[in-house]
Amino acid sequence: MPRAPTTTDVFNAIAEPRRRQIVELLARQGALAVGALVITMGLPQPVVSKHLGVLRKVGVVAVLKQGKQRVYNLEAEKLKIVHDWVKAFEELWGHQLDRIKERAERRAREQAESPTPVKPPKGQA
Amino acid sequence: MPRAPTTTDVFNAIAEPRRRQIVELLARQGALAVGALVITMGLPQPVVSKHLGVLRKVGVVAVLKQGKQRVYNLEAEKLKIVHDWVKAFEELWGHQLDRIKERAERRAREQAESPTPVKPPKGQA
DNA sequence: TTTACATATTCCCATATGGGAATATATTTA
DNA sequence: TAAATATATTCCCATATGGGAATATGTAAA
Repeated sequence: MPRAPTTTDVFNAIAEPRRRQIVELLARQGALAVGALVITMGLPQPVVSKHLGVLRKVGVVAVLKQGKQRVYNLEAEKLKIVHDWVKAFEELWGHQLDRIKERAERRAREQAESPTPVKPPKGQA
Repeated sequence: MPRAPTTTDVFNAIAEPRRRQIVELLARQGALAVGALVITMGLPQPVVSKHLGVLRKVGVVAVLKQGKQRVYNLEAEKLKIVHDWVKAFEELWGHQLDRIKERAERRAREQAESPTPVKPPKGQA
């Protein structure tokens, strides 16, 4: 199987700097028409539209027809997945001590529950 | 300009499901040798090594030579950027009411300050 | 040094991108 | 209906991917 289609996943959608910028703009300025984004970003309209398309497909933005304009607004909840995912590692860059402690606890817990599916590297654990 | 090299950016690094899985595994199980990851993930070794390569290049993981093994461990701080970025939108998926209110205020404010670079849709604002 | 093991690298391929240019598709307005 | 305006879509291209297969590299054991 070749590469996984990137346009299916929120993580991929926000992997593109321009798309992240769009998200930022919509978050800060509220709903915006394509034209506004085009001006602000200084990119050719088709390019902007295409990025919007990706974000739309993933659900990070939603469109609203308003006359001949298409007003896009952010669907922030869709970003929650990313937030939650990264947040899970928050502790790991927090206080060194807490971190070590938590890790130990967690490891112990899991060790107890299910014998890790991985053969631990023989020699030195 | 064609596509931007994906392997240069943390956002891109974690855009790949397998790579996210690696991060999860390292976070949960602590440092792991390539072999362990290979077994756990059920992927051919070269594939795993390549993903590790990407994560390494971006700094999300670090290697440690241990005999003939290469033990990888997570450099969680590198994920902080992502965390911070998404966290900025946290309020937007919080309380519905607050959100709407905030947005409205914000919009009003900006509308007043600078007449949006976009010609506002004449008819129904 | 030869052999075995662990991992990285290289080459190849099908596909997916991002952007440019041109064009199609609404939707108003004249 | 014929402009004009705002956006989306299509085609093309150079490049970047992810994975498969084979091979190189490094390191320990015989």
